Amino acid sequence: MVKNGRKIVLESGDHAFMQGDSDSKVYFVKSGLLKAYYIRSDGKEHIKSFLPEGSIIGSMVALVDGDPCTFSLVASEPTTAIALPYKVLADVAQSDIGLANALVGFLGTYGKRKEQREYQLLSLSAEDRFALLIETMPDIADRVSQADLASYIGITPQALSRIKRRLK
Amino acid sequence: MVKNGRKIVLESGDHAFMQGDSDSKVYFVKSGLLKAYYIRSDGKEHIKSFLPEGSIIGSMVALVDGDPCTFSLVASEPTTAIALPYKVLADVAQSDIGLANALVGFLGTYGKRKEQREYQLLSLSAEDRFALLIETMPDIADRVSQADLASYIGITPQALSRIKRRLK
DNA sequence: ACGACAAATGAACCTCGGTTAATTACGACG
DNA sequence: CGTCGTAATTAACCGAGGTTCATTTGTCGT
Repeated sequence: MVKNGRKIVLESGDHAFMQGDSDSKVYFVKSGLLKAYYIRSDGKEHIKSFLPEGSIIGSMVALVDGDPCTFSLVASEPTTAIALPYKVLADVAQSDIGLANALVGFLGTYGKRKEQREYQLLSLSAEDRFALLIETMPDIADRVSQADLASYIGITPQALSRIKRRLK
Repeated sequence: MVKNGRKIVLESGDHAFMQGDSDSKVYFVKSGLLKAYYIRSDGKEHIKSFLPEGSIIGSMVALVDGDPCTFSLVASEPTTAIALPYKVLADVAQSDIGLANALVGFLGTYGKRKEQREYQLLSLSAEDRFALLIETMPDIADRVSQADLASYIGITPQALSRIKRRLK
């Protein structure tokens, strides 16, 4: 199935798609690192997730309703990925029960991830969220800037600097 | 399909399932109001979502991995709902392509909701989140306690009281 | 090796929400 | 009608993180 997808090669800074695009796809990250982020109305940027090799990513609203994407996807390192239009997936799933169930697995995993993130944002301090990120993605601190780390955690780079100092 | 489910009648305070249960189900709320919440390790309670008539709810992790539920579901008003074991859903979906695609729709909607909540938690102040809640569920303030409202927003009842005063 | 620009740190000040505790409002019920 | 229990409000104090701006540390490109 994945072999029907198109191979994508991105340099650092290249976008897979932009917030507002409607031709969104599912991306299977083969190597490198993608960053999913959105721009708020006040112009500030927020990082939704880091997507290292092995990740699968796509915009929910695009899959469910065909709405334009709510976030952008950009390469943070030279990256290769397989891109598969949602429409193809959904159409084929209408007749392919194996794929339909694979989709269920994908969506379930996605929901699970977001459920965990919701918990983190509601219950954990910025310091705890930072510790958790380092624990689950030990190499991430060396692969992205402090500003990106802070943005993912939901604080400013200055606050992250303070936290690092607190942890000595 | 839903007609295969079992009808559930709950009084205020009755639980549909508890955090840690493994026999979780999907619930279709027919009337009344359910509250999804979890208990943190420090004993504090956090409200994940309010589920008025028409809502569908279930635990992601239970569906995907068969793991125990990560949250509890309790009636906040006398409530009737249809309960459908996940296992039944998942099993039938293996051979029923229509159901499999319905599941895709359900999970997609769920993911979309969580995506929006993530955005709210990352980008909005407590005051904005309160305003948004009132906007999307105008009657909720009259149906649940101030403490529950505050818990959903992610603040203390005192802070919510302050916010209400600020809004005059 | 040098300068240039971005990234990271640091400091000073402010705001929001948490904590604790006291006070008030509003039941249900004898 | 008064009382007990719960919910909601208010106040005083504190700490985490935001904002702004200055300073240091990198890291490149030539």
